[in-house]
Amino acid sequence: MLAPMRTVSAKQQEIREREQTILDLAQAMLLERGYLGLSMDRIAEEVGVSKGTVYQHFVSKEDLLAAVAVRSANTRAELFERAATFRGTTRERMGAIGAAAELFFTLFPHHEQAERVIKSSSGSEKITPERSLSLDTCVFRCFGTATGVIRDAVASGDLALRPGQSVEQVCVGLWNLYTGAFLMRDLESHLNIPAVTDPMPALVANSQVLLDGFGWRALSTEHDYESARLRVFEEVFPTEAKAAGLLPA
Amino acid sequence: MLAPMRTVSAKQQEIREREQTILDLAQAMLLERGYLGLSMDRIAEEVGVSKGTVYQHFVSKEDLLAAVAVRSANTRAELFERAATFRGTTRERMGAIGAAAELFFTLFPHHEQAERVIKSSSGSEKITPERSLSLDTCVFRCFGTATGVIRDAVASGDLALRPGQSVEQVCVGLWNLYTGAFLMRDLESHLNIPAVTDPMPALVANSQVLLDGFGWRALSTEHDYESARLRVFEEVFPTEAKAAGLLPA
DNA sequence: CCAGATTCCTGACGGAATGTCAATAAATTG
DNA sequence: CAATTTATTGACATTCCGTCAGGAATCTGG
Repeated sequence: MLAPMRTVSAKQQEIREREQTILDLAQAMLLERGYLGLSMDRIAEEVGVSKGTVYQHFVSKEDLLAAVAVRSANTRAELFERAATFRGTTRERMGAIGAAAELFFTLFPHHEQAERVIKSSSGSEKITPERSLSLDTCVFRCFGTATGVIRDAVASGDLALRPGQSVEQVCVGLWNLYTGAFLMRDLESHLNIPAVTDPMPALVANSQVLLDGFGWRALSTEHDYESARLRVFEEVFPTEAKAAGLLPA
Repeated sequence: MLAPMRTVSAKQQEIREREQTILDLAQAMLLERGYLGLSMDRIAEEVGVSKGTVYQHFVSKEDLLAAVAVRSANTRAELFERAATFRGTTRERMGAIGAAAELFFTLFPHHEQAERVIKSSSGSEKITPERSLSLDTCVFRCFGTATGVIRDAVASGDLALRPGQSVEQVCVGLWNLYTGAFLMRDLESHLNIPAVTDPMPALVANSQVLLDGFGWRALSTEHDYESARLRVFEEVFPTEAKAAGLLPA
């Protein structure tokens, strides 16, 4: 009874572990050599299996990339959800989500590139539908947690939206600010402009400016959000922040 | 004397025109079928020349893509520079640059994708250095015009930067907001969230909110920037705005 | 108008990568 | 332990990028 069960698990676990190994490798190759440098043959070789076996895990190169993206996207959603539990004012909780986004983009620099390749048209149709759905679900979860905090702010009176403004607009504004900044980091960091070469400080500052523009209390002129940000790293993401170099080890 | 000259020009002009034809085709194929769907063989076939001839214009597929991007990037810089000449307050002129960005992203939806592919590492080294430089120069020109307007605002007192803030930070903030929004349009527009499906209204609103956050006078609560935006389309970009569907034909 | 020089064009070819599949090996089950 | 199901292999078809030797077209000086 036990022996065959164990044997079953043994094989199945070997397969599951190999899948993670492949994902790790693909992630590293993507980051190092880009989409074109990611070769299915090389992955098979380095993992020590034949190409056919790799294709039993993932139906195409794009599908493998999507699987890499799904793994990090899940982590992002978890980071966001943990951030939203930060005990503080609504605006501090929003800042915590910003800190989570910072962490994510620092710890998983490959993710943006993976997502860009996947969604670049004519790649999507070669991806398992479930994986495609998983990716969307992760984004939904992130949007959901963020809009939840924004809704709390509206309910508590910290944030008074003007006519025509919506929680979605606030959420999309922050989202765009962040993704834009990390796109810049990936594409234009060689330009010799201080705020471009190192976009993180400007990003943190600009997100505060945006929230000030919405009139989300307490305004950044009335409160020290920089120390709140550090507290988030210390209290909610101690290990992650150290791994990202945002806190001293 | 005249005949040979004319023949020379005839040949050279044919070559120049062919280059534009190739660029047009590559641009269309990129937009329609994505990077993978852009095939050098198909381009050669559709233009009616051999592949070797295409490779005499562009040293690689990435180089061709870069040439496509250079052409649109130049147009963007010109749009920005024209926008900066708008007669109005400093903040209206900044809004004019935003309107130019809107136009650009509407009229050249391929550009972002081209730039993303090019800059995705391991592609850059297969591009002619001059073309690479041209691309950077265009971005510099855009940053330069934008920061120029911001500097004017500081000089005139419309914008009072707080300690630690810089004109570059303001510029990068707007830049990120816009590129983030257009990245979202390209990657996530299928998500069923209103502000995501149609990101333009939220983008225009959020850029005003950001400038309000910086305290750039006159604040959007004190002035009708929506009609200023329409005036920019009418007075500075009449033909372009009609082509983009942002003004009635 | 012509011959020699130069520039331009061609398409077959090498090389590399993706994805398939029939044959083979391993694992599971009764 | 035999039968069946599942997993693995690696050669193969296909596609695409980029090259290059040979040939066509164009230019130039007389």
